[in-house]
Amino acid sequence: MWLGSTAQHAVRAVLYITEHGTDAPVRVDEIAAALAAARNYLSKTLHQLVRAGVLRSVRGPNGGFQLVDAPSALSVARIVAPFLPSQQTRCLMGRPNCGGANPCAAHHRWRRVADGVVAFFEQTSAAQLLADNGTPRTARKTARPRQGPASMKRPATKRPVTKRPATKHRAARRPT
Amino acid sequence: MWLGSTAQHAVRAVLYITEHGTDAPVRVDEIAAALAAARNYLSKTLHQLVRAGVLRSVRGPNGGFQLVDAPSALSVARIVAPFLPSQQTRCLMGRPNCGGANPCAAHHRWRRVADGVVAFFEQTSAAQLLADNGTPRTARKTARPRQGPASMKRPATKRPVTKRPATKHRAARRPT
DNA sequence: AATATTTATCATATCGTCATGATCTTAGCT
DNA sequence: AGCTAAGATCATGACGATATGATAAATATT
Repeated sequence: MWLGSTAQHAVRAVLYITEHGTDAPVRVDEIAAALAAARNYLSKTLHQLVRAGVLRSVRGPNGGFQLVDAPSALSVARIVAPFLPSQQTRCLMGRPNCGGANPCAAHHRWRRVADGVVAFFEQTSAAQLLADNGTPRTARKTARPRQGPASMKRPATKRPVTKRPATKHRAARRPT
Repeated sequence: MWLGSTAQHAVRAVLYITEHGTDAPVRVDEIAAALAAARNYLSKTLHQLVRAGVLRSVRGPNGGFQLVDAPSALSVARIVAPFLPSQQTRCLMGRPNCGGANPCAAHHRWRRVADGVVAFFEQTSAAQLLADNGTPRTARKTARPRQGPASMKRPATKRPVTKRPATKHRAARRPT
């Protein structure tokens, strides 16, 4: 609804890494091919996630990108944060000092909806996004992502990732 | 939260017209001064609202902009619609065919929040936005905006419009 | 040390939004 | 008819997001 295309690429890339990078880093080329995205632009996007502490990058042969935290401890909010438009609409009326002490007419109702969206981003984890997306055999774990440094407990049970061959669906970009 | 500055200007301009234009059209210059916005840009913005059927424009001397419908019958959605970004985020995962029959993992939960925002815009009227915004003497009428042609019942009580002389404060532009 | 692989970064291009200033058009007024 | 107050429109540009291609830097392998 309100995510730019870069933020969507970021989400999809993280999800791809989550699925395919359980043991080794995932190369940008592979992700770019799977997402039908431009390699270098995606590289820059992923690097922003490295700076945000979401990913870790490994250079050189057998390098690539890895998750820093467990998927269940990674909120969507942390993934999209670097790509959100800087200026948020604080007040629908444009009143500069609309806030707790001096709310405008719609302030409270607006806050309730807006906070709902923020809460969704913060309470939805990468693991949940992936949960029953084609592989419903995993038990539905509704683990809430933690904000603090995650304890990085990745379950040793590495389920055989159904290596689907990067279906190459086109990015549905708007026509020129 | 996700309104561009043009959409915010539009909301504030409509609100200003609602307050000051009970009898006669309101000039762009007056609105631009009150909103600290650029005159010509606001003119274009308001003209988009004319094309959207929200405002009516009167050219020539004593011209200006007027509401077409009663404030209680004008939803915020209709005001901001022309300025919303064209591309909505249909699916958080970027799946091109995510939808009713084939939803992604987060589809339903995402839809619930996103629909909440849309509902807010559609169920909030200009009158509600203005309701107790400094003038709490009016009875709190929570009239839902109607989509159909409003019955245009405007109360005959025209309070004297405090004609402030277009204070001409500068547009607070960011430095080059 | 040389090489191959892979990320990091730089220069550049394109596009949409936001915005300004100049000019055209409309219509009330005398 | 002419003047004038107003909106309508056009040309232009700043700016950020998006995107591509070339090059630099790091590192595993040999």
